[in-house]
Amino acid sequence: MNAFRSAALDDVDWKILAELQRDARLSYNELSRRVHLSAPSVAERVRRLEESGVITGYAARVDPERAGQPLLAFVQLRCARGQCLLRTSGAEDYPEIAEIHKLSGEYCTMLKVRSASLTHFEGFVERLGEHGEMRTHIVLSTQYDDRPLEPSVLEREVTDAEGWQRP
Amino acid sequence: MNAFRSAALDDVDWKILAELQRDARLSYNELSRRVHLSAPSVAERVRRLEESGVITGYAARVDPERAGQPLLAFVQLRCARGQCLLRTSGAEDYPEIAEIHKLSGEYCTMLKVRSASLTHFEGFVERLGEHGEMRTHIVLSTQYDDRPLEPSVLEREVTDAEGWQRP
DNA sequence: GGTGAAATTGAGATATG
DNA sequence: CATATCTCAATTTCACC
Repeated sequence: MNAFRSAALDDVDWKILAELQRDARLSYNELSRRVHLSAPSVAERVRRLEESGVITGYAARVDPERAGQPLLAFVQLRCARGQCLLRTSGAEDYPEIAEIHKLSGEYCTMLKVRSASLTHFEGFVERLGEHGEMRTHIVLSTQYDDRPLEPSVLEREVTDAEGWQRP
Repeated sequence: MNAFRSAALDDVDWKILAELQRDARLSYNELSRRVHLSAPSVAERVRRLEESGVITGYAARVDPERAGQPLLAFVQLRCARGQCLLRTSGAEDYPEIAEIHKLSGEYCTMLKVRSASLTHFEGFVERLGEHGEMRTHIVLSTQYDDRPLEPSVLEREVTDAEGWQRP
């Protein structure tokens, strides 16, 4: 897997990622201006980021509230003795489920769920309840959702250090 | 707020949203083919979706693993007597935090956190630990992350019913 | 909401420094 | 990797049905 990542991301790559995470429709011209590189160079870097799987695609962001699904909740599932039930019945039966994660710990599954109202959510919980014990947390408000990925602290220290050596 | 949403989304709108959530860079030509409408009509609908805030933007999707942050965890914070501490110190100090939600219940905050390794995560938890009691859930694997938003079950029933009346 | 045409814009390639 | 230029293609946008 690491053979695929020819090299770690440098600061220009991260700048490109930051820009494209904010606006996926930037032209190579505009991008090149913002990262202070030529258009062909940026295009080449973006191509590499796509091919190496760092950039997995480009998606429109939809506001769940404006789209009629203002209710957000986290649901922890405690699956009966090892049989995680969302493995049997696919998530396709539950369009309300936005995310599914397997956890360490007693409650083995974490779901992020969106629905149109408390009434809908109640129905969802009832349907899902057949799968095992659960614990629900209803979200009151959201400060950040899907914040753009940034270089980790360690990476920034490294590139900063490189920056000091260069000039 | 509802005055802004001139009307609810119909099935063509949802089809457009589905396509653009899968590929934000579709041209109006290609989009018009997929939703069986003319290009100017699609462009007009997209413009309305953008103006009404249903579409909030277009973003590149970045694979956190390939970008060097394979570790994902949920952290529940129990803030000391009503003072939610992420209100005082901004989330900018914690670039690892991908999401912040206020919850009902004892643990008043749910964080989604990405970091480079367990070592980094340990450091993050120590830094955050000053803010209050917490409960961490480390993610072992992820089946779905940020699944595209779909019309709610109720909406689909309604539009299906409309579909029956039309022919 | 559909059609068609004109004008703008951007992508891709190539050659060179 | 930067610059320059060229060509080709594609999309946007407008006016009109």
